[in-house]
Amino acid sequence: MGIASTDAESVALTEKSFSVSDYDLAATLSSGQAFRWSCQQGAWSSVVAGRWVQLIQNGDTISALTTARDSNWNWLEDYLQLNVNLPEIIRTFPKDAVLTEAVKSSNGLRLLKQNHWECLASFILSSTKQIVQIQHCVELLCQRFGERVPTPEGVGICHAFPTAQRLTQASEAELRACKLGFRAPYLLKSAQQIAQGNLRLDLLQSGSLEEARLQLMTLPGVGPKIADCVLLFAYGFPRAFPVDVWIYKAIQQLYFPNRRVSNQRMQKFTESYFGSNSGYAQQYIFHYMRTKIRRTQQCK
DNA sequence: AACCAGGACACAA
DNA sequence: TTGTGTCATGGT
Repeated sequence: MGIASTDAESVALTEKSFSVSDYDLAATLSSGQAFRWSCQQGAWSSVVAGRWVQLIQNGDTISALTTARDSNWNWLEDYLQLNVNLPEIIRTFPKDAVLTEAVKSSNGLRLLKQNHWECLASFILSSTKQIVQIQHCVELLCQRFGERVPTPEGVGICHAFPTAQRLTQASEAELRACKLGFRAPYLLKSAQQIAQGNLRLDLLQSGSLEEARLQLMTLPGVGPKIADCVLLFAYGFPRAFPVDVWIYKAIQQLYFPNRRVSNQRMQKFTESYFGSNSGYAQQYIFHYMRTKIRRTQQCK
């Protein structure tokens, strides 16, 4: 209840421009892989690696502004995967009409490399929710349990994503108050597993995709789909292939028209057909289906 | 106003 | 191994 606001101290800002190619920042940040980006007048802002950051794309330039003072931008380059050669990846896609159209409609769509825990927790609370709702829930979690992070003057209060440790101190009721519903106990128990060190998220990176997948699925509330999301969006396993209702319908109608496809057959198809970067292909199809129906609410 | 959403789980057949 | 009901919440 402090009345005296001690924010008088001005926040140091640093900025840097990155030259990019084949990068569609808007498509990437709004494609349902990360849930904390908001856009105002072409400027995207969020909290990455515990720092407030704002991004603006102008053609082949992405300019970044952050509250951190240091000159090391590895955290952002890694997050945005600026070193990834996208055309090389797209070259590995099967050259069918569907993917050709999907790539054409959102060329420059990328995969991010997010924080393991934030991505895992976000997708645990994502099941049978629309993306706007997931964004809302994540924001509530951050506001109530996340550490405050410095922001420039004129920017509202911002919080980091809460650690697993911090969430273990929350009650199920408090999590339900963040609109998590039946997912609340899943998130709470998973946070406990992580906080207690029963599952070390940092160790999954070096193992195989299959091994990491099995490990993640030992967590309550984490099935094959959510595990694959985390493996693709946080660990960067390029073959992880999350199948949600959109992807299932899309593949059914695009690749198996007028034919009922069993789960098993679907899995074999997605594992073999799309190649060594199937996860990227998946994201293109997902984004294509979503933007085809709902005209992208482009922020401009 | 119904229908459905970046699902997982326990349980049935 | 595949099918069904259940769990909350609120957008469209």
